[in-house]
Amino acid sequence: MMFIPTLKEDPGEAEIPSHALTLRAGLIRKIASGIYSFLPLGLRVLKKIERIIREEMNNAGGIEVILPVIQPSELWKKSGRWDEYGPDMFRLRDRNDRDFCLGPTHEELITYMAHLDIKSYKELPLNLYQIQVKFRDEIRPRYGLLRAREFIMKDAYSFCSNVQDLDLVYNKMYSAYIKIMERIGLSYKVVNAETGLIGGNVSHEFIVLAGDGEERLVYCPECGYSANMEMADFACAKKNKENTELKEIKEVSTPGIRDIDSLSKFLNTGKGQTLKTILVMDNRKKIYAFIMSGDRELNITKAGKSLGKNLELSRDEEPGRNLKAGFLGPVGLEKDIEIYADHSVSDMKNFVTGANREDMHLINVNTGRDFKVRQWGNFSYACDGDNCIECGAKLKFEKGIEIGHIFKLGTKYSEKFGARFLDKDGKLRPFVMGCYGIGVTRMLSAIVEQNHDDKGIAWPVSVAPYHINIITTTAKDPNLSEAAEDIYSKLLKMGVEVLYDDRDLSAGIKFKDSDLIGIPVRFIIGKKYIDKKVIDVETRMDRAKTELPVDSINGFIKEFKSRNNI
RNA sequence: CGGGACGUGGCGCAGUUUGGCUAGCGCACCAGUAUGGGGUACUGGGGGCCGGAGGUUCAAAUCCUCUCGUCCCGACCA
Repeated sequence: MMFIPTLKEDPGEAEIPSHALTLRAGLIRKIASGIYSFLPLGLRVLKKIERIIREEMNNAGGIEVILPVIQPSELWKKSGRWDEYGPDMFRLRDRNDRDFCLGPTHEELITYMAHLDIKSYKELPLNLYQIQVKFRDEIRPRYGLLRAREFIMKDAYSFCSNVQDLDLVYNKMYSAYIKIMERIGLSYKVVNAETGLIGGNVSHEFIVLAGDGEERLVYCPECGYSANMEMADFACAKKNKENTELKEIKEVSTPGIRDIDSLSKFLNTGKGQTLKTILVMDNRKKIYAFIMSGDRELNITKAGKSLGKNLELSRDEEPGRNLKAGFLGPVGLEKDIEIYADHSVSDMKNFVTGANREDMHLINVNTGRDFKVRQWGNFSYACDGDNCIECGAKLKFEKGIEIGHIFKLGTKYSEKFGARFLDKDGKLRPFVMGCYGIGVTRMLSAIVEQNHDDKGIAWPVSVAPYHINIITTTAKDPNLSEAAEDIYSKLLKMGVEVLYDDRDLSAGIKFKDSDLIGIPVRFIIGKKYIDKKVIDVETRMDRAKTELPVDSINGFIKEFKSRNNI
């Protein structure tokens, strides 16, 4: 008797394949927005994923622990993140009115632990990890397990006495992550995700490629450069207009034309011939203007980095200022607003901008002649046609799911927590830390996202809930049932995981369910068994069908096991 | 948080605009018969106070108010 409740139809709430399929195949059930139960099949997959991760972490020198889910507010106040984290954190209070949270991550706790128990450089380096549930009250939980509020993560934290050792541990983790991806059988990319504001810190994201993923990444097919959209460096596609003659600037009436789309249509020109002006402000409400080619988008992260400030869009009309939303431009802009120009503007000539007057734009505007740029930089996202910063080849774009993120933390947390050790020279130093995360439950969704067809899931053997699915074409024939039982126990003895569908249902239903839940190999015991002691073997991934005499089962299983390292 | 939509047996939906009989359909479920290699056919069943609260009305799934939940979208307009 098994508990695998499958659904015939896609649940209405499911937007992407992995969401629909994890529900339909009876892996998970939603309990509240972003909160899921794992049913037996889902749990088995989860355990498989965890096992692979655990093995690779152990191989890479990790040591497993479990840290509490419920964490006292004091630790978070110490790091300053009690306030920083904001509404993303689930908070609770005990009967004595002490504040706690459900841990969204564990840097605070682990640093505190290190502070308690690591005293000497002789105990370093140390790399502790756990596979533990985490809680984040996401603004918008989405896509089932992909963006959930309760989810399982593997998180590791390393403690070293110096940055050289951190580099070593970091590299070990990097290769462990690659092994994990390879063993599971995912197609992925590692992207550079260095965060400039913190400075010097290295970080890599492991992205599982998927069209429905939320992460956008850029890569170079020639030299292998890759980065996420936010961080990607690139060489702007040239517009090739070096010898164009500068025309006379003119004001034109553009009633109600407030966006680039309608502007380029109205003036019958390409978007690349228009100039986009975006106002942002820093945390002191000082306003800056960023200009870029109209077919580009502001990368506010980069813009902020170049100014060394946290920027946000200046969204509302600022009171007492002459800022005409939809008709902004660098010419005649209020004097105190500095103009930062994206490289995409550098070879633009005679372009269109807002006139800073309602319903008016300027044409034949030219940089230098008509306005001054305070600073040039790369402030937009890479676009189709842009080139690799390293080798000049055309960049390519992909979408994906962020599955892993590794990070050189340095001493940020250890300093705040006074987590120090006594070094060789007898001096107290803060631990040099790194942290390394993998979204375990998210990984499950990502695997489904990459391994499905119109009939259902097709699990890679490495994480399949079972290896082999035995189906009898009827449950009414005792000969078949007996044979199935025999084969079932034989397979178990041989060390493969078998799911025997003995339900008294028509064969068609069992086939459909089997396709849906995606077990890699199917043994069909039916007429052919009665006639000539032969079973049909189907493989889910490539849908190949072969006949297998029962005498040859041993050999088949041996081959299957060795091929899949079971 | 802002905008939009939805909430009717386990699941997917109709009915709501224009209030009016015992609230429907498909799937699933239970019993039976025939089936038994791709969601088979037929027969007979069980299950819903229409998310919740309040209101309007002779009468509310349907209209109004509030509330809870769920899903989608959210600089490119600056």
